[in-house]
Amino acid sequence: MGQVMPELPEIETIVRRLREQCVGHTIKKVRIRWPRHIAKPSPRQFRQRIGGQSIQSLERRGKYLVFKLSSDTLLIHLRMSGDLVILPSNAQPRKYEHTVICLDNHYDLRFCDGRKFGKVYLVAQAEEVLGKLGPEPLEDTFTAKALAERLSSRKRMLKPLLLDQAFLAGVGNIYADEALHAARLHPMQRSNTLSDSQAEALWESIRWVLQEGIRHNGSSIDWVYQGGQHQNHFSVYQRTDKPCHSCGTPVKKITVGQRGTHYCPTCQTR
DNA sequence: AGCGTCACCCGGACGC
DNA sequence: TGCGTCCGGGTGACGC
Repeated sequence: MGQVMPELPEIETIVRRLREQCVGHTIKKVRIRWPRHIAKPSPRQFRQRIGGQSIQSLERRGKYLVFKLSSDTLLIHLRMSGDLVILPSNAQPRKYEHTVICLDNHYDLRFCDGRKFGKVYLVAQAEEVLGKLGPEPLEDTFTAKALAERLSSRKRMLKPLLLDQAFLAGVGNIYADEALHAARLHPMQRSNTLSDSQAEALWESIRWVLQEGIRHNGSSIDWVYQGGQHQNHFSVYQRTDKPCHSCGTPVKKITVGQRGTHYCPTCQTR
């Protein structure tokens, strides 16, 4: 059992799981057990404003869950260890249950977070929170050419750049390592040094690893994301010293931009 | 301005 | 058993 890391596929899986059960329902009240999760506005204002609003839609943007309410937008970022579940109102509290949103159908939307890193926002304009996010990697408008242009306009190492949410929204440590391996690119290669075919390979790989993650219902790295199988399909992530699936070379773990980075020294050369 | 580095938040896991 | 250290997402501070 390792650490949790809800990235795009994991958030997408949660959104799909929750959407049916909460869209169309009205929020009756909120219980806040750990006020520091409420990033905006103050917990008191949060409680007052959210009551009575109905949930009109639930979408994902980057790693945020976005609930469109009748007048505001509720945004939840799970960060490292957060989870969101729907349970009957009379169900026992879960471990680390910090914010509970009670709906009018006798079910609760419960936000649990072991490490208390998660953030909850209630804002009039979603852009206040989502404004700086980069493009959605799975959208049709995110073309290979669009990625190539963004890469060549920067001079950063690929790994930290892929993790930069203003460059690309939703990719985290797992899928960055997996995408770079699939594209056979070294994590420390500079973004402006990629050939056209390398940029296209990276585009293809980013989309492929994310889609595979969604197809496997996300990665169940620990108890939080029960049901996901994607952790069984990692090529390099958390496979330090294990043989690369393509060439057999032991996977190496290094630190790039303060982050643990897994790669194959034979397949991914500069 | 762009890039890299560091500290912070927090608790589970792990090493000694 | 009980410390100390690492990890990781995102943000913000700082320096080059």
